[in-house]
Amino acid sequence: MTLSASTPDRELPAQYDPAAVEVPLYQRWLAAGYFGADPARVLSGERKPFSIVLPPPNVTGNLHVGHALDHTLMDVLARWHRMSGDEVLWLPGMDHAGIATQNVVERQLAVDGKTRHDFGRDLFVQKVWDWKHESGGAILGQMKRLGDSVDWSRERFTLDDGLSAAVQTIFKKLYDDGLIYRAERIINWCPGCLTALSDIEVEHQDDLGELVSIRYGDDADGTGDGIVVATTRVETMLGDTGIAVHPDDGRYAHLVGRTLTLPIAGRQIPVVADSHVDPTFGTGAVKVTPAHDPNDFEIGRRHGLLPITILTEDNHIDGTGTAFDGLGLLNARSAVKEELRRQGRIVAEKPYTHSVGHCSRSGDVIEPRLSLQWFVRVAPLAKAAGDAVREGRTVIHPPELAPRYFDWVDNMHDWTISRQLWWGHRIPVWYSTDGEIRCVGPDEEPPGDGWVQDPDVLDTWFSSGLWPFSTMGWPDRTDVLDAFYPTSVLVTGYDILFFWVARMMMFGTYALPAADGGPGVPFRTVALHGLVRDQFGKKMSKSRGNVVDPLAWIEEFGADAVRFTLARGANPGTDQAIAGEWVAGARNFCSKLFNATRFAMLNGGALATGPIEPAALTAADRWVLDRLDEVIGQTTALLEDFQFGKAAEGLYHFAWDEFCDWYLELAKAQLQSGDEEVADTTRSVLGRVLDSLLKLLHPFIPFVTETLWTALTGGESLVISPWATVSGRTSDHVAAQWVSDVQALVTEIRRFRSDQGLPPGRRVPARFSGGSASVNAAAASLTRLTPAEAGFSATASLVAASSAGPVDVEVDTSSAVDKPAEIARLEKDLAIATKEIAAAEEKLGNAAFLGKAPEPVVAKIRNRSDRARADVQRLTVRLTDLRKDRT
RNA sequence: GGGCGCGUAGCUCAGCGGAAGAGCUCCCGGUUUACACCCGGGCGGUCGGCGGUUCGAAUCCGUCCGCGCCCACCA
Repeated sequence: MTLSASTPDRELPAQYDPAAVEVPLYQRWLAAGYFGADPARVLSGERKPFSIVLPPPNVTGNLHVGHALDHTLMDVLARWHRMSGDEVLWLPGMDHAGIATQNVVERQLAVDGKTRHDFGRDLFVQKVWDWKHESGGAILGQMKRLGDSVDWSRERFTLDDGLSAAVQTIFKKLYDDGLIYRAERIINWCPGCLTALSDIEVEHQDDLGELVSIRYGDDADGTGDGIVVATTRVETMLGDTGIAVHPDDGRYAHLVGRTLTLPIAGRQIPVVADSHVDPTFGTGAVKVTPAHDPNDFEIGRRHGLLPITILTEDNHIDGTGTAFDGLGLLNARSAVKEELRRQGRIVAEKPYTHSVGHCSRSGDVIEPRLSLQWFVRVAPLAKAAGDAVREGRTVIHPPELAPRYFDWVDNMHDWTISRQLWWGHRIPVWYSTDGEIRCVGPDEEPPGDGWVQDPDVLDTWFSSGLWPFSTMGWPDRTDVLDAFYPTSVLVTGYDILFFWVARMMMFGTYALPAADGGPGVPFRTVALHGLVRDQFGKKMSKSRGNVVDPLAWIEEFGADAVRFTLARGANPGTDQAIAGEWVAGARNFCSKLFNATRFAMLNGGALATGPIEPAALTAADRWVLDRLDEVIGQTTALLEDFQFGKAAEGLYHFAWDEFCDWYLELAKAQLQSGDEEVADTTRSVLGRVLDSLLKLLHPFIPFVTETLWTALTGGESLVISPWATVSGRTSDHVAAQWVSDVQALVTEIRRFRSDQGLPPGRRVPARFSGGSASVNAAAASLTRLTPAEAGFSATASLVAASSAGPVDVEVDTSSAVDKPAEIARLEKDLAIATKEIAAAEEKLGNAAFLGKAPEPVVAKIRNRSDRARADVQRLTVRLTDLRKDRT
């Protein structure tokens, strides 16, 4: 028979095949509408809300292992809360991912030798939309494969009409409040993407460069030996408009206020005193290039040194009036250096490793560039975002990561939000021919003739920052917003704390007042998990070649196995490693559950999921029910604390080490005891434990648990079943002690059997004396000891301690493997191998022999010696085992 | 230069004041009627070093060594 997802079966096949079950099962859940959220049930007070917005993956993206972790943890929470009776909204969607997506389409155009300019703005944007509809959003199908219980009816895209209106609304509000401004500043310019970038889109890495010391000025301008400055960017000297030294630096005091001749360019530049200069670094004098360095820009502003831009947007020297105009940046660097060398102005040059900004998208070296851009004045927004956490309106979990958040929001620079791209939300600002500026809200008509809209679009993170409420209909007041905002929790990696979380906190507190009139927050808790690394704990990267594909594992081991592996390794804020073997281990766990349930059903457990008659409970029954209660309480508490790893680990051990390894084995005896009341009760206990266990595990491994639970109970679905509840029994210490005694005795006997060379499967006659009769009987059953008839032919005995006094077990060892003979044989082999090695050593140590014997003969002897060594090693290990077993 | 964290079995990690643990690996045995995606047994650790607090420290404090991550306008 086969497992069908559409109609739950009450029988199970011989083996679990996740691939055959998972896809149709997900379709069944969708068809049943289990994942839909209804705000009415919250607003009526019928249910408590639980809401999560999915961090929107890029429309260009595929499900990588980091997503798989992120989504698994969110799904655990969503499914758990749904079962706990909350109205759950898990809202999915995607990010338009400005630069990333535009780049994808531009690369396609480049294949035909075209650029976006060949098509013009409107046509190009249409092409991006076409791409999005055809190839974008592959990740959505992959989310379904993973089992995400999101409300697909509420899927959003950051460029949807509604979200675009939200973007325009908040832009206008910020503009009117003076929190958005346009200014000419030094910004991060990517010469590859030809756009401005915000600080977070720049990645710093240590690059090897060259620190070149140059002498400015000389006798000719009356400054004697002049001043030596050091730079890693020689070419920027063409844009120098000053030299700065520290005000207290006596070495240069006589030069401050004078001017020097700038080599090559020939213009006079002043020496200024500025406390920014570190007198201990290099020569203590720094060249000032206001248009190409943020520090220098500030120094220049303080001292009236005007910026001179010497680079085009694509990094060519321009407008310097020198022979270098037209050269690319790196060519210019060496050419300028050569010219300085020719003039004898190079004082020193040495290799120098320093931190250099790179474009996080293209990898190009970022050029600080003076440019007219739009900015968000972040100070008041960041203050509110910080206060929300300081005041506990939003809790960061684990708390150790809060300092990072504060460090960020307390020191944030103004945010460059304009991008010289076409794919994104266009800046809603129009300019008139005579220089007027007008910011237009979503409900307003754009101005007519004589006005042109700003050509730039907004940073992708501008719209992502609105995600928690723009997706719920803001700026309109909607039922969804009323019911589900603020969201309950944001689950994400700590690596995105600044990129995204801080932005949402800023916009959320700014745009939406809380119920008490104070600043609203987008989420009550931020639960941060770590990064997924490879099996050696190394960061995954394409260059390292250790990136794993969760989809391949899903196909091989099933989505449940991948989910369980990730959840089990998830400790708050801590990175985790993952390997295929571990996913296989999780698959084995699913299989174990499957077989345990199958066993219960084959024994009638499926018919016995009703109430239990307490009178007939054995000690084993009472013990497992008590343990179940403990596990239910513990799992619930751990989930409340976002301790996914420990919750999964606890369930794994209860299910495998306690329920399967001990209770199931004890239950076999109870089922075969011939006492029908005991057997019936055992069936009930099996049903009861599995019912609860499958519920507890369902958030982690939804597919296999659903398959098993519907088969076991005939219920409709675990997705909508109530969460496991404790029985309310008082725990039974006597039962716990009984089981503990059985476990201790069984373990002793098993070790004894193994030591004696008694094959585990064989029934062996034995006599017990002392201890508890019921413990002894159970232990005998689990260790295949049968009551001895007449006298033994050969015996050995052990004495085990138990709470009922010492137990003496006498065992018939006539069926034991004959170890002394085996040992004797191995010892002989070992002696031969040892001799062989000695003989080989002697020959190889003989210089005369080595000098005369042909190489093949020597190689043969070496080979034989190596083999003998391997033999010795193998035999020694085996002998050690055998000798040890005898004692 | 700031901030956070980590060094526990071969590997990846839990444990964070009261008798050293898990998964994977390794070794031995096993056709045990739920399961070989399994069962049973076993090897393996001066819990980074050194001091201190404590009746007791992997667990707290100090210090040193090694490693990682994040932030930062060190030319």
